[in-house]
Amino acid sequence: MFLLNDLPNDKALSNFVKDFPNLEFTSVSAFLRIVRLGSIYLEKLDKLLGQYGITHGRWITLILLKRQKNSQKLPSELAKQQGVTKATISGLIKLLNSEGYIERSSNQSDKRKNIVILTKKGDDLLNNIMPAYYEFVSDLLKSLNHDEQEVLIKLLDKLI
Amino acid sequence: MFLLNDLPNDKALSNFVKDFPNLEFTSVSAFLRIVRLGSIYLEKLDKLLGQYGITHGRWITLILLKRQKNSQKLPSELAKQQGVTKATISGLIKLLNSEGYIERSSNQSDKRKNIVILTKKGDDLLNNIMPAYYEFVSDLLKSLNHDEQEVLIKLLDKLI
DNA sequence: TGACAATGATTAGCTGGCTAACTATAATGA
DNA sequence: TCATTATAGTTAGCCAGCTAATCATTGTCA
Repeated sequence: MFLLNDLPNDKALSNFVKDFPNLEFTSVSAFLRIVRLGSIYLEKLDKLLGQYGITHGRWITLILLKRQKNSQKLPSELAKQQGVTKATISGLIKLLNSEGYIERSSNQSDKRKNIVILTKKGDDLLNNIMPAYYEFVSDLLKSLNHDEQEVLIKLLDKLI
Repeated sequence: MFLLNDLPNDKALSNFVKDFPNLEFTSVSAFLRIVRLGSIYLEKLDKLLGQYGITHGRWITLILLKRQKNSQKLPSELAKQQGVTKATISGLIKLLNSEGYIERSSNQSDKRKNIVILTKKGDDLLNNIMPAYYEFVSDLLKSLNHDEQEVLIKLLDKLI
């Protein structure tokens, strides 16, 4: 979370420029806005998902499972795709399992592996959440028209 | 942190569209990119600051103090500007104080208040960090030229 | 083949946020 | 005036990430 409410204004930055002549004003502005907006959105998302008793970490795990044809995956695959450590996935899976949103089963051919399966209950939860999520997102982005959104996506893709 | 490495591609999203017809493709794409890029940047920033033995929370506190003419502020002002709770600022200040980067003093006229002052050591730390930070930021943003950065800032400002 | 490396998963313990509950002081208004 | 409300700050305890260490199993190559 990086919610810095008072982004530096021109005056504040120009005070810094005095001391740090290598400051590129627009880069810093863009950087701060990206980090701040990302944090604002993430906080709002967690608030929305909280209404369904879930966090964004657990929600993404469920989505990754649903994306899969047979709705199953290895924990280590989930970790890689989700961008978290295996330790974190281990905890997420334990919770999701105890809540009945996923099930686990072992792999015969390789006993180290551990298959995670989305349950009916997990799928139902996603079916409840997703419409609200899509509404939430289109509401957040509604101050940009379609063309502006396309431009934004292109610019962000250059950075990612 | 929201680092979802595998953003949904067209195929994945179109599978979801089947089930959730109110999905606005471009809004979701833009939303995910903002949150993801913000998280990536935040993680990199923390790695950079870690080289100076500091976190982004403590760093922002120091910057907010330096921005002030007399380099001093109330904890509650810091909390508001930084976008964290008073409880969090309380912890940050305790740490920064124990490390010698700030000092505290009490306010005569209102004994509830508690003045935080940037020390020479804190200012020196910032003077060390900022050039590296500016280089770091301009490097992150270098795949966009100046005009593109301006466009990006305008779009993000519409959303913030 | 058998030692060592690689892989998959878990656990323990850390950290930086948070909320809720609290203390102390100041401001307000019947 | 004095009871109530508001403000400033702290503490305790929660949570979701993390790293490092560990265990079990599988793969590799001299």
